[in-house]
Formats: sequence, structure tokens, C-alpha cells
Amino acid sequence: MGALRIGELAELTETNNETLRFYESKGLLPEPKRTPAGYRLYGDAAVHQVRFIMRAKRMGFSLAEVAELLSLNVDKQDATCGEVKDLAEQKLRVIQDKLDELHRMQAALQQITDACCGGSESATRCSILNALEGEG
Amino acid sequence: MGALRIGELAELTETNNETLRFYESKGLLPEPKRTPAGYRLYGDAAVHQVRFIMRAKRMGFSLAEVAELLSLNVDKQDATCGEVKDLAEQKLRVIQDKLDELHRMQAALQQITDACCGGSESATRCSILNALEGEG
DNA sequence: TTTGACCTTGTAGTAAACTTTAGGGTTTAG
DNA sequence: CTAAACCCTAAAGTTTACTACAAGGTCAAA
Repeated sequence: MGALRIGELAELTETNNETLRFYESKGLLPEPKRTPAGYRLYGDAAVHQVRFIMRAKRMGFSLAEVAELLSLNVDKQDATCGEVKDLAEQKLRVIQDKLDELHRMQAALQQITDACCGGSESATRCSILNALEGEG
Repeated sequence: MGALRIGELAELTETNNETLRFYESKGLLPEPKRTPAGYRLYGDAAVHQVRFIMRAKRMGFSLAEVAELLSLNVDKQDATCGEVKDLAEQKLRVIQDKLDELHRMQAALQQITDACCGGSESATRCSILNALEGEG
């Protein structure tokens, strides 16, 4: 357990050294301890934090939004429970909206694959726009 | 009904003229008819198509991916049903992955808001990282 | 002790998705 | 007829999120 160098952290999190330093420069990762020579040394928490960043990014959150999500953790000494809860609930609504839209898209695509013969005929009757029409 | 100028289409779809021309240049919107003076004239289908683009974008699809989704529609004369079905199924898998990650994120955030008192106390016990820990 | 794999900072370059600017032409209300 | 509000193209600029490069320091093995 314990001290990881930047390359090891990068490997564990499927990122790379440059991206990790970039995230640090953007405040998404805290400044880590250093060896006497200046090498960054990370603890286990950094692994979780990087993975969290990647996950949030995959879900379509911008780095600025990820920083907000992380601030729920970082600022916990200063923030009141109410503030943290408000931010979390706000993000939950954003997530719920994305889920709703994805579900609609999923239904539309499912309709296409169901209706679609799957053979070598013309696909004239297969249309994602048709499938989504009448949904605002 | 009928012929919309670019500004009207922009208003209906909550975009703007420049973005619409940009999408056209990227092949996401078909080249519309023009007035004798060269003004673009759109039909109702354009409204649906732009809204579809915006929706897909909100869900985290890149413009290149949106173009692929739209090709399910545009290429329907040429494509075989099998090809369309394959692409739709591939996109369905991508959507399922996004849904899975959003569900995990939702559960984690829900855990925070549930555990969080919501009052004016210090938020020390509220931690998004704690909530997400142990999840790979 | 020197080779190679690692690390450092700083700066510059890239790709995606717009957004703005420059320099016009068109349409419509007064 | 003219001024405001709309439209046109082409090209340059911006933001986000990296990614690569330059020039060097560190460390373990042979």
C-alpha cells in the first residue's frame, strides 16, 4: 500500500503522466508529496480520485463540473451539510435528465432494431428520426 | 408549417445561426433550399433533426457519433437493413454503458444526500469519495 | 560509470466544437 | 429612401482537454 510514483498511478488508472499533471494543474488532483528529488508520491486516495474523475468524464461531465463534484469532498471541513446536500441534489437532477434522455434514445434505437429485418433488404423503413418523432 | 429562415430555426431549436451553419458544414444538416437571394430555407424536418442533434450531444455523443446515428436515417436508401441494424445495435451497447455508469453515479450521490443531514452542521461526514469508494 | 527508464518544468501544438470578426447583400417598417 | 434587422461567406479566434516536445535531473542495473 502507499506511495506510488506518477507512472504507477497512471498505469493503475489507465491514464498517463501528462494527464495526471494536467489535472493537478487544474486543481482536480491535490498537490502530492514529493521525494527529495522532486518526484511526486501518491497515496491510495489518489487512485480513487483519478478513477472518479474518469468515470464522471465518461458520463459527460466537464472537468469544471468534476471539480464541483469533488469539492463536495474537498471542502467538507468548511461547507455546511446543507450546502453539500444542495450541490449533490443539483447533480442528481442533471444525472436524472441524462438518464431520461438516454432511455428515450435507447427505446428509439430498440424500435429500429426490432422493426429492422436485419437482412439484405433496403433500410427505407428504418429511421432513427422517425423513431424519435413526436417527442419534443 | 413550412419554410423557416435560419434565425427562426435557431430560435425554435435554441441554437443560433452560426452553429446551424457550422453543423451544415460538418454534414450534420443537409444543405437546405435557398431563396433567390441566397437565404437558407428549412422545412419542419430540420427542426426535428436539430433537436435530435442537441439531444444526442447532451448525452455525451460527439458530433462524429451524432453523424453516425443520423446516417441510420440519411443512408436508408442505400444501406441494407442488416447494416442499419448492426449500427443501431452497436450504439445501443454504447448507450447501455453510459446508462450503467450514470446509474452507479446516481447511487453514489443518492447515498450522500441520504446520509447528509442537510442542516447547518459541518459536512465533515459527507464525502462523495467515501460514497464512491470500493467501486472499481 | 554509463546506459536506460524513469522523473522534472515549461512551453507549444492539436482536435473538437463552436464563436467572432470583417465586409458585405436583402428585406421591411416608417 | 433609409435605417434596422435580417441574411451571406470566409477566415480568424476561443475554449476545453489534452498531448507532445525540449532540455534537463534521478536512479538502478550491468
